[in-house]
Amino acid sequence: MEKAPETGIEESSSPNTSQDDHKQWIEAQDDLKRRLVTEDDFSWKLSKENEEEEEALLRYVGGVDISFSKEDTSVACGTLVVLDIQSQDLQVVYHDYYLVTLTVPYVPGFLAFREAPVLLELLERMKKNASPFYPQVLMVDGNGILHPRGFGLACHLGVLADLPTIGIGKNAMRSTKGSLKPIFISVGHRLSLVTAITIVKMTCKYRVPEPTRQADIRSREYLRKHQTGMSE
DNA sequence: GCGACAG
DNA sequence: ATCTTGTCGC
Repeated sequence: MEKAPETGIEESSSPNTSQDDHKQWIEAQDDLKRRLVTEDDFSWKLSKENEEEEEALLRYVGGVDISFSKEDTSVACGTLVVLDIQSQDLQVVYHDYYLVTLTVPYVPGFLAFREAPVLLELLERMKKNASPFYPQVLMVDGNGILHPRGFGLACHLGVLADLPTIGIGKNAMRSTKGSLKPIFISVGHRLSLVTAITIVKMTCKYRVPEPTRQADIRSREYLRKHQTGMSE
């Protein structure tokens, strides 16, 4: 260990924990990034080219989000929803919740280390139960390659779950120059930007695409109903 | 020194 | 992410 700069505090036995964490996190991101695929890599189609191959159409699009308790900000509710985009009203055919107490803090640029474990658990749980609605592509509330090191939450989750993912950002640096509140779509894993944008457009009834919008709405509703106070 | 900084 | 009411409009 080297000297601790002018922090005004002497630590000899247990050095800069957060600094070291950041270093390990950066290594982990760079490591996972080697497995990142940013071009189309899936078997389904976005539209039927002929009348025969209808089974190959994209049908199940998932969305994930996490909401936090207003009273205890470490208590979070992760939510996974799946919509059937072949139904005429984007029906929600699956949803699941995971209430947890997070210990990892939110650090800009490292959102995945805080949220990915929760979202991965929801995906693994669904796969374990052999649900027929397991998503063919997943929209994530957070950025993909639109990230300081080109590896945001959507990429992180996509690589670990080996699933095509799309990053849906609602805020980005320099949001003062754009016109009307835009959303920021970026490649997560196993698909191209063109494909990502096409899928997002197919699921947009409002500003935010339905998969992540429904996940957001339902996770907040879950926290509201299951009051996360000490009175419950 | 000051401002920025996904959720 | 969350703290926060009403309000104008389709």
